[in-house]
This record gives sequence, C-alpha cells and structure tokens, in this order.
Amino acid sequence: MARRAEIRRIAVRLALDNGLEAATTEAISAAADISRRTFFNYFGSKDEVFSLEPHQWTAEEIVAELRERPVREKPVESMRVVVQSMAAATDFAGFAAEWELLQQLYRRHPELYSRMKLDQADRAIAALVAEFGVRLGVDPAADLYPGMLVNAGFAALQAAENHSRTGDRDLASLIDEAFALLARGL
Amino acid sequence: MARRAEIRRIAVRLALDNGLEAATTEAISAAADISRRTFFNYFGSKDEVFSLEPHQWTAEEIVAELRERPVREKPVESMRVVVQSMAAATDFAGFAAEWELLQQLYRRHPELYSRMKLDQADRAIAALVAEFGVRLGVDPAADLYPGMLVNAGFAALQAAENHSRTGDRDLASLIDEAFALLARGL
DNA sequence: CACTCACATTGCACGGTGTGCAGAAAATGC
DNA sequence: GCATTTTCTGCACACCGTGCAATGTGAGTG
Repeated sequence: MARRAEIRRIAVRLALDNGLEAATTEAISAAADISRRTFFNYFGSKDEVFSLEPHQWTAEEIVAELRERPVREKPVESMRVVVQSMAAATDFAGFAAEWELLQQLYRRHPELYSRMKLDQADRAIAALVAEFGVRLGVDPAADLYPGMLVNAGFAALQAAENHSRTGDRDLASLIDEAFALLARGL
Repeated sequence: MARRAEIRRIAVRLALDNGLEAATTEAISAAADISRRTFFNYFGSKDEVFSLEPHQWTAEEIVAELRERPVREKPVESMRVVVQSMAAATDFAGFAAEWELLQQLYRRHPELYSRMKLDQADRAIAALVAEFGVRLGVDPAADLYPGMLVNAGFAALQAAENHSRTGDRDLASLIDEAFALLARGL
C-alpha cells in the first residue's frame, strides 16, 4: 500500500512539473521505475492515480456518520453535520503535503476535479437518501423530501467549496452559512 | 447538420441493439456507411455521439432565460422558472422519438448519463451565478447567496429527475414541489 | 542447501480511442 | 468543361487498457 501512495505522489509531481498532457502512463511508470503493465496493476485507469480516493470519504463512512446522529434531530441539522464531516475529511485527511499537491493539480484542471467528485458523490447521495428514508419513516420513491434534502446538502457543499476556492474564508463556516440559508429558506 | 443527426440516430440504435460495448467507432462508422475518420470529423469523441447535446440547453440559452425575468422577482422564483425551462427543454425538444431512444440508453447506462450532464452543468452554473450576482447587485465571490441559490436549484432539478425516473409523477410538478421546499426552508 | 509455493513484476500482443496529414473525391462556382 | 473549395478517406501514429504467459523473488520447510 505504501507503494501505491508512492506512485501516486510521483505521478502528481510529474503532472505538475511537465503538465497533465505529458504525464502519460509510460512517463509515470518510468518515473516510478516500474513497467507500464505494473502501473495498471496498481491503478485501474490513468484517472485513478489522480483521484481523491485516499482523501475522500466513502459512501459507507458517510452513512455511518449519519447513523450516529440522534434520530429526532432535525434532518437539516443531521445533514449539516454529515456535510461538515465530509468537508473535514476532504480538507485534510492528515496528509497536508500530499493533498496540497493534488489540490494544485485540480486547480489547474477543474474538469479533472469534477470527474473525480462525480464518482463517489452519486453513490453517496443514493445511500444517504435511502438512510434518511428509513430515519424519517418515509419512502424516498414516494416522498420528495429525502432526495431534496440530500441533494441540497451536496449543493451547499459545492457552493461552499467554490466559494472558499476564490475567497479566503474558512470552509466550515461557509458550509454553516449555506445550511443556514437552506434551513431558513432561500 | 442533418448528417450529424443521422449518424447519432444510427449510433444510438446500434448501442441499444447490440450493447454499448459493441458500439465501437468502427461499428458505428460501418453502420452509418462512413469511414472511422469521418466519424471523428463529426464527433470529437465517442461519448459525444451519445450526448444530450441536441436535447440540451446551452449555458447561454439558460442565462438568456434568466435575463427575461423581471429583476424584482424573487430570486428563488426566477431560478424556479429557469429550471422549469431547462427541464422542459431536456424533456422533449420536439424530437420525442429520438429522445426516447437516448433515454433508454441512459436508463441502461446511468454512468453515461452522469458524465453527459456534468459537461454543460458546470458551465451553466458558473454563468447563472455570475448573472444573479449582477441582478442582485452583489459580488458572488464575497456573497454566498447566488452560488447557493443556483446550486440548490440544480439540486432540485436532480432530485426531481431522479424521482420522476422511479415514480410516475410529472416532472414539472416535482420541480415545483422541490422549489417549494427550498423557498420555505427544509 | 534444495525445494516449492505464493505473489509481484514484466513483456507481449491485441483491441480500442483520438489526431495530424496528405491525397482522393465530390460539390460548387464561373 | 474547368478551377476551387469543401468533404471524405486512408494511413501512420500515440495513447489507454487488458488478457495471458513467463519470469523473478522471497519466505518458509524439510
């Protein structure tokens, strides 16, 4: 597993230095001193080496987070806490240096970031909607509320992230503000 | 341009009949009776032939739609109208038959749909946020409201779409309901 | 040490996507 | 009928991703 992280680090470094274009699987493999074939043993695709994966929550973790909230808590509040913990997980994950590199890469290639987020997000949303359905005792296929709540929560995360990228405000406080808007009504 | 639509139709047909796997550029080209190279003259990528493009609003159209709303209208209401028109454009666009085929394909390959939506959505969101900034006389980089409003609006669209895919309710009324939740507060 | 068993690494061949280039072919204007 | 412009095409190439078989490599065992 250390190997995997090592390759990832080298690949990101390479992409930042010579451009994403130049970071072919061949070049990455050479830089990491492994064969192209071995690269694909560690990563299922070239994209995967630039993914958020190690810094990103999984759908399961997120649902677990939600389960820990008191059932009687207001749903928006539960969602807020969940989103905050997603943001916290993404923001640091304890590997400040490595994460910093990836962030640079994403800043330079926003389309890459979008693609990466898409993966987990879709699954996480579905899982959270189901769980809220259970907690609220409604059927998400019949009641719009759970779906709207979760999607709006992710929208808040996205709005806050975009904002903190341009401005200099703290992500956590932006999320709180976004949720305040949601709770109060736009 | 009729040619382009023709190729698209053939490609979608092929993917539905023989599976998305079998619909290689080679196979599509053969079925459309053109060379592989010519296929890439019409479409920049294989994905593009399965894109929402002809049934989809552009960022510019969406912003134009917003500009037509009275400035004093409540922002949520403006956003609701914009989203409704996006949904309407996506839903029919006058080509019921062709669109029906694409929908089948998307139903069979949800990941395809996600990827397709991502493209325009990112640009449309950015454009709408900027326009709301102007209309409301605030700087979107300093004020979270425009970003939150637009992202929440897209969240409403997504929630409504997911819902209408599983249930049988009318998309437009689902969108209205979603916006009612947003306006009132979750 | 010799042996084997598990496992990571590698080379190779292949099928697929996407692009630049230059020539053929077809449509268009005169 | 001929010239010009546009479209189509073949070809070569770089790149991604995968199956398969061979080759290390290292640990444990007798």
